[in-house]
Amino acid sequence: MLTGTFRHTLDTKGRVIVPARFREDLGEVFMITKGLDECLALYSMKEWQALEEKIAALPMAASRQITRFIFGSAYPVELDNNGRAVIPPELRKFAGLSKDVVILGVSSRAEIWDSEKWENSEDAAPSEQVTNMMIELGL
Amino acid sequence: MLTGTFRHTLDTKGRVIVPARFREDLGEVFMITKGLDECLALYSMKEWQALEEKIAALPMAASRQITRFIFGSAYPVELDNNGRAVIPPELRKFAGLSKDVVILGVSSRAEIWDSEKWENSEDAAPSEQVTNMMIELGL
DNA sequence: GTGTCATAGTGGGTGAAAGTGGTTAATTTT
DNA sequence: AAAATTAACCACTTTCACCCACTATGACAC
Repeated sequence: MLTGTFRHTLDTKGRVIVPARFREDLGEVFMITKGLDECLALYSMKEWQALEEKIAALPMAASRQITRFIFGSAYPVELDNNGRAVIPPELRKFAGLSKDVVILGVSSRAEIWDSEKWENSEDAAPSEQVTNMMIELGL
Repeated sequence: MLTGTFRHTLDTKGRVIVPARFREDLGEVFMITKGLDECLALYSMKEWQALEEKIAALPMAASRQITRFIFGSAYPVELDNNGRAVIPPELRKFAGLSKDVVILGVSSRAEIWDSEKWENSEDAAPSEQVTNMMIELGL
């Protein structure tokens, strides 16, 4: 279960620290891919395989676009001795990562955001919709 | 498992680099043929055989056109010492390859696109349909 | 509180591998 | 046999994976 928000920096070589408490869940090798809303999504291999199976079960017509997007944006990543992952240039560009990034745990996956994008996104603060939903759920 | 997007160039001799991380999956010799949407498809010999079997299992009426399309434009390709493949002129023309190309992994196969065609294709960015599908899949 | 240790995080150097362009050798074509 | 095309080879540049050293942070002992 991945939770929490962490602030780190992308160094000049495009590397970023994966928070220590994420490493156990994600494993030594994991998948990094484009997420919705211009962020990057990190999946453990186990989660990724579950995803693959779901995609394989889709009707053929829809799957051509989806498979191109999903597999074409996914990269296996291995951590170095210091627990850092290299973010492929293609993904760095997609998510607009420059220096400061925010890494957050989102249950089954982790997400990496450009710091500025995250602050300006409506997800950083609870929206009215979220507030209402939480009240309904009795939280 | 082939994943990721890579940008390379076709040199004056029609050669293109096969990304290092694809070589293990594709093998020393692999098949290249026409793909859907004016791209080229690369299959490892193992995947190619699976494809042959699938096609062979189709009813004759349906398979005649497919057979011509796929087998009629399939070429075995061998990598040179530097990991490059020569794209047969016929296929280069079909996919409209000039100089800049995009190579992407799509699970069991790889695809080669003319850079410009790829950018303009709706597959490069997630369409609304794809977005919805991804939400459904829990992405 | 303060010193010490362990772990987390940061930056950079280096050698191997990937990528690029071109030249020579071989083969085919006319 | 000469020309043209294609395959094999070679030299160079760039990039990246790996390693090492250092700093920051927090836990614990005293």
